[in-house]
Amino acid sequence: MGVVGRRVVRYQSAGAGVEAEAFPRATPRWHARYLGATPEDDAARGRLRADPVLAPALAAHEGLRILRQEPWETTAAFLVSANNNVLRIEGILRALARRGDALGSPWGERHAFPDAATVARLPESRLRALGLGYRAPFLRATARLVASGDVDLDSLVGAPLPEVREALLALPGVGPKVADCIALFALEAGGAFPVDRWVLRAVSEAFFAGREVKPREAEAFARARWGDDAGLAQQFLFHAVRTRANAPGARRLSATQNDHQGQERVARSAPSWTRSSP
DNA sequence: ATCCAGGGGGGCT
DNA sequence: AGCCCCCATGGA
Repeated sequence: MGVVGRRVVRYQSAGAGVEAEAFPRATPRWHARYLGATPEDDAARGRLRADPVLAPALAAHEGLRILRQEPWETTAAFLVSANNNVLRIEGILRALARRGDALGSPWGERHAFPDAATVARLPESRLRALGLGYRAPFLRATARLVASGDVDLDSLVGAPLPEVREALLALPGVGPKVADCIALFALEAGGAFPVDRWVLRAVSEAFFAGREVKPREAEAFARARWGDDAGLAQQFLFHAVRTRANAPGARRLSATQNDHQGQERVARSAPSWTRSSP
């Protein structure tokens, strides 16, 4: 269960697919798009499957999808994620979400993620109280830039990656890695290749014989090898290396997502199985 | 106690 | 441009 925009959604594994519900109701196409399970998404997976180095990771993470998330929420979420751990990131985002509008649903009340203007209005002290630490002024300043329209995130959807990067890097607290995350997860920039410590390690080991490469090198390599599918490739590299790191018995997430209300990760989803229920 | 967490900013060269 | 150090906070 989670929230997408102003909709409360619920996804559950059902056989080989996913049962999708939303309130207010959404079309199968809407769900498939959010879940990153459109025919275009499947085509990208097909292309990556031809890469012998990536193939095992694809097989191991069959249901891994890139959710198409909302630009502002994604920006705030990944800004918070910088030099932070997942548990605390989720706690902060949940706390932030309580400032958003209440949304009723058959499954109980949830909250929309607060818009940029709402976040910009929160005093820095309040943000610190939520656990943001030194990121508090960054989030506030970024919220202000987005709320004022100086940076128009929605207009960046589908824009060329260099342009997207330049715009995002103007936001305080947003550097190259976070910018690529926003581009990939919210702005449909399939070629964005976020390089965090894990991906850097994975690329170094798998493609450079263990030599420590720099983020720029890793990214150039990824773009050359996978082109506009680099972002999806990144997800498989990331989850493969994280799964290994968490090794025995750690609970593993199969899909990528930041969700401020603990929405379940969707482990298996295919367009043909996605349906909205009454 | 020390290190680390899906980095980024600012100052220095 | 590249390199270095610091940055809140909390769990391991």
